[in-house]
Amino acid sequence: MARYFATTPIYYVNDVPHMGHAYTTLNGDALCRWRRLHGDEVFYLTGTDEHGLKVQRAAEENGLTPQEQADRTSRRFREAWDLLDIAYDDFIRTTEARHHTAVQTLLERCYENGYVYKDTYQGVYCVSCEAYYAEADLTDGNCPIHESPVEEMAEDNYFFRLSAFRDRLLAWFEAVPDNITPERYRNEARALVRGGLEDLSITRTSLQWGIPVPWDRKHVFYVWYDALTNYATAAGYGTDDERFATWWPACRHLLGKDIIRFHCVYWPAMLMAAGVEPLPRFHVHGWLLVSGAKMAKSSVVQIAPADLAADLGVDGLRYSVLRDNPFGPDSDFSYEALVQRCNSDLANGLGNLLQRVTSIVARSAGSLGSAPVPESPLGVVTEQAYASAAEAWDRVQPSVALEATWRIVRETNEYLQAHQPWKLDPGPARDAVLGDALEALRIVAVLAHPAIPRSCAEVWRRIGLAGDPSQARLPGAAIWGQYPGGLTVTAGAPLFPRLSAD
RNA sequence: AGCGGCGUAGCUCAGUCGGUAAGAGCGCUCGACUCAUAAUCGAGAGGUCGCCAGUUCGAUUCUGGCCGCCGCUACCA
Repeated sequence: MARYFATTPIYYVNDVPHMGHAYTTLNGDALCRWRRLHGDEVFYLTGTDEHGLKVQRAAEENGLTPQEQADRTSRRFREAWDLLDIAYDDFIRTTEARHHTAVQTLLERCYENGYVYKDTYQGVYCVSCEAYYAEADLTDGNCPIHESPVEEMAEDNYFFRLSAFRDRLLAWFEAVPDNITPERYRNEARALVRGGLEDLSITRTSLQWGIPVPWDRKHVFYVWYDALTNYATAAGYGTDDERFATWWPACRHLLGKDIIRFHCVYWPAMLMAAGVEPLPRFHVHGWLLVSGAKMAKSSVVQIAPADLAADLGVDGLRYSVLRDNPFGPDSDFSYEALVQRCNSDLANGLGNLLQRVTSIVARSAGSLGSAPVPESPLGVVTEQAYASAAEAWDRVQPSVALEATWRIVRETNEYLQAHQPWKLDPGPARDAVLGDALEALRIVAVLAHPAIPRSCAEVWRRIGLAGDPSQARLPGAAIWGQYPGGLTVTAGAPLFPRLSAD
């Protein structure tokens, strides 16, 4: 039994869900659904990062405890993912007891292995912010937020001996050619390692809202070294060794390019320091750009997934986001493009195909579907489409996989046009054409399920099949000729409405 | 500045480990059809694959240079 353990970054509860978060989460969901279709045992993990100064401060402003503040925002992420039909298997929160145990265990292991030591951290500090700044972040030597003078401060911190891992990290790049994909980001990460690594301060005494350092309770772990560990926590690190041993080797992280350093350099080094093997794999994506600006909380262009789902439908949003934004490079993101994609591929393409086929069967075949013919040319089309799609999903390229899948939709429309079953008299010739179209729809319903699960279930139902395409098992389910015929086909309302770009 | 990436039809992007591959979808024009959500099908227009040079029998694909855009350069969600 193959295993597939995929993660999104855990999202910081200082923020509310926007399309940038949804992009990563949707891609992960689709990839996991694709693996489930192949019978893999899948563990899809997402969650929220809840410690740190910003949460503590937001809580104070709202008159809440930090936990209440975290609860409030964490819930919004869970609601967003539920709304988008994200089939996560676990939703981890860093404030959970299991996570405290894992962080303390992992870092203590690093400490015992000699990779954590105490030293003095020196830096410029803004009293109002209660935070250190890098010199480069200052504006005219002042705090970038308060524009007030900063002071030179020093405090005792624990440091992680990152510098000890340069060679071992490079050896990892050497040994695992696809440890990070796409290659452009792999190069970037390797350049970071080659450029030299300095030790990292990983604890704070100036902060209360965090996980205590087990051997020195005055300190809490600084957010990154808390947050990254979530992946191990959820796999059972520190609480369930057997479970951890089962899932960890199957681990792969999805992340945006802005956090490559932490994920692809610091985190592997921490794992090595703690003696955790093997290292996970990483799939890095770029940003969604709106008029050239990164979509993130600092931008005015952040868009709420719920608003788009209300306009496009959940599947309309899922499909157009996955189809139009290749996983890897930055990509343009616009409302007009989403609408366009929904109309051309969903309404005019799949939806209309389903509509014309079911309506012909309903009107002239007594609503009884017929079986496909074994030697149909569409069988060749579906076979090739599955092969292309599978290869693309394996490469973490949902946009390419969906394009390949939609070749079936286009070819089936052409096939109907060529044979014009609406003009044929009842009989084997007409039944063969309609059966072929129904069979093509069956296969599309399976292959497109990772992107548009709800709609594929409806296609399934309308062509008379029992159950749900999620229960199909690939690659067998993609083999031509399985639509049985004799089922009752339902011609209902259009599956996807045509949208106008307003 | 150093390192890295990108530059292919109007738009969004595939692709070429160098040779009958210059491609897809959308958009556009014309035509067909009317089962279907003014959907569908066919045909067509449109690109010196950023620029220059080199290697080669042959480069969009390799090498060097240049131009343009972007990212990273450290404890910053």
